[in-house]
Amino acid sequence: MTKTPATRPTATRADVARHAGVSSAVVSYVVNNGPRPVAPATRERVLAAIAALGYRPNAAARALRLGSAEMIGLVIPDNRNPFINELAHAVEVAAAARGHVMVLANSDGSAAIEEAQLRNLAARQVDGLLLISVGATVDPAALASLEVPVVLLDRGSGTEGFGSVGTDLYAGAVAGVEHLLGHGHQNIGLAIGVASDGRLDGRERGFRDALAAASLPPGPVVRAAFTRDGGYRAGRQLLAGGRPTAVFASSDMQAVGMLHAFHEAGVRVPDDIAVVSFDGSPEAEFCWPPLTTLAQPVAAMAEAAVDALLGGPSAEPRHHAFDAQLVIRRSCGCA
Amino acid sequence: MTKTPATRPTATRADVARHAGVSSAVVSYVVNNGPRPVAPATRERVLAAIAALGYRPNAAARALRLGSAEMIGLVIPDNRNPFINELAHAVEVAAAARGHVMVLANSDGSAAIEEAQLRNLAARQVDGLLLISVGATVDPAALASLEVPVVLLDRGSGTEGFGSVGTDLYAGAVAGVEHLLGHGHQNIGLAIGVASDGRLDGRERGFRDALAAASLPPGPVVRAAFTRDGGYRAGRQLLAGGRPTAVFASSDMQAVGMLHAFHEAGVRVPDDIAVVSFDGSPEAEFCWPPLTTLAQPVAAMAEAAVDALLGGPSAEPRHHAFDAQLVIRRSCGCA
DNA sequence: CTGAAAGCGCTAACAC
DNA sequence: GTGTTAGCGCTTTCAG
Repeated sequence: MTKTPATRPTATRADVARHAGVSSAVVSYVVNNGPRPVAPATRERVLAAIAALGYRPNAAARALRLGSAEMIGLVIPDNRNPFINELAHAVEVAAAARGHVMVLANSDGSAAIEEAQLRNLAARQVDGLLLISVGATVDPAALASLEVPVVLLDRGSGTEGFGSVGTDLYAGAVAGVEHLLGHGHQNIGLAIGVASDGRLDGRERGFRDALAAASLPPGPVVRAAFTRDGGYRAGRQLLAGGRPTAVFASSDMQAVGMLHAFHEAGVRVPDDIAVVSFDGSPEAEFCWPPLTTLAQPVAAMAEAAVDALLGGPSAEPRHHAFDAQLVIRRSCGCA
Repeated sequence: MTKTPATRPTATRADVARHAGVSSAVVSYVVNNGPRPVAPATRERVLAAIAALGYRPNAAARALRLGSAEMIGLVIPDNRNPFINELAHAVEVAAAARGHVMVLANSDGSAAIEEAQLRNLAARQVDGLLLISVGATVDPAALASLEVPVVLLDRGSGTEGFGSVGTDLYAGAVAGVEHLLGHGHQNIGLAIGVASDGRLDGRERGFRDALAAASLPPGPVVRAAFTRDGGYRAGRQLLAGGRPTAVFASSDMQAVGMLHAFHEAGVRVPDDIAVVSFDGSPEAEFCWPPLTTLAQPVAAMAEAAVDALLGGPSAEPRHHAFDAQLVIRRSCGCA
């Protein structure tokens, strides 16, 4: 239980005031640099008292009084997903640049936990909540009931009444498939997540449309979890049936798993099967072969999200779509 | 700014009391299931009022009153390091199992940010703080001044006055090097971090001792950052000079970077160079070849840490060392 | 420029 | 079983 040695019961604002021979209001003015001016000499006395007593303001009291914790929260669905973490990191940087502290809460893939985390943070008076939701759909009413600004991240499309940010999945997929087409492939497969709501994922639509535009039928489509293991299974499935000459993987994690399956089977990438992936996470750069991938503009998205939340230039409750950028590496056959 | 539609100014406990025709104390008893009993009929009325008004307790007020936010904090040095995230995830699971919410704060490699995050969380009345520190050393006085229980994670050794947990790096390194020795290697290199304090990292000591015990001189030792890129540089350096027949990498991330360098140079693993690594992160399983690694017992460590923090069976301010387990995969030459 | 004092929403004695 | 009430530590209006 690691207790501090001989703790005097934590100095409060009143102690400081007494010690400095001023009123508690003045201490407040000094601590917050306002809202009222304080005479230099008085300020010095207060500062000295603060140091002497080791006084540290109670943030909970301040949050209660102000109705604001001066902090934003980010709820993520998986703290072990590299892409999500890239995004979380970017959000933190963007929030810091705007003078806001950010705390992270993980919903660990559970809609129930997500809800609980959101409620918990909202009850603590955070100034805003950023959400990368577990599911493809969110309940606008539940979000509204938090009575705190909420902005959705990593979304394929908008949600009525909320600001949201995401990459244009459709356009990205089209670009990826077209690149594979450019390499002369005719039989291109797809690894994609399992459809959680009715609508087709933008990446799947893009895949199909790009192929149709080239008058080609879609190759084998495999549905698997957006995890390394999901990709591994997808890879094995692709080898067992269909065996396309190229695959478009809808996430780097899946692609990494697929590479593993291909290596294991002695199938060479890109010679036997070319791969183009989606996300642009660091793993895509360091796996072998390095993945040609559609990199999501993480920093820009994070900034837009924080702006939308904090009332910056993109504060209207609309969807902000960003373009993925094709990063060419070896897995597509270019190098 | 995504506002909620027509927000009545957030119902408070008094509103609920009025609506239900009871006192505010009773509302409190209902909300908290105690500490006093409430008649079933009354409870129903209160519950109905809560639902009708959409009342949600103000956690900041509760934290102020109780002096406890009923929450623990975990401060990590890098939210993009897979191993750290494994650990963070395990801590979250362990905390949840003990009925505690956990929030995550990232210090992003900066001691100053680490300090700020700790202070911020402490001021919010968290019940305890778990810290994976940026540096090899921590300032016990600064930690004590937080006046909140603190337990250190991912430590090679103990810190006077604090509970801490970590893997026995020395023993792990010895086991790893001995395994390589068992494969007949005579020229074994080491990739390790840059020494941030005076003392040698346990892994380096283990490496040297294991070799000495076999009457072998240490192979080339390369110091690099504990990142994929650090490992990549280390790998290139190893190829340029020395070129051992095996390498012990002190983290999976470094190993992944090394593999990249080896692939690039057409050097085969394990045939040309065998690799054994440390950590046991998921990437070690999915890279190619899969890494033989000393897996840290993440779940057990997380549980010990949370217990130490919350006053469970391992609550004394001492160091808890765990043994890494050798997980055999292909990179060492076994498969 | 400084002080007194009223609450923010909640909990838990203490009364009845 | 329920009501009254005194704060938790802070900010800020209102008086000087």
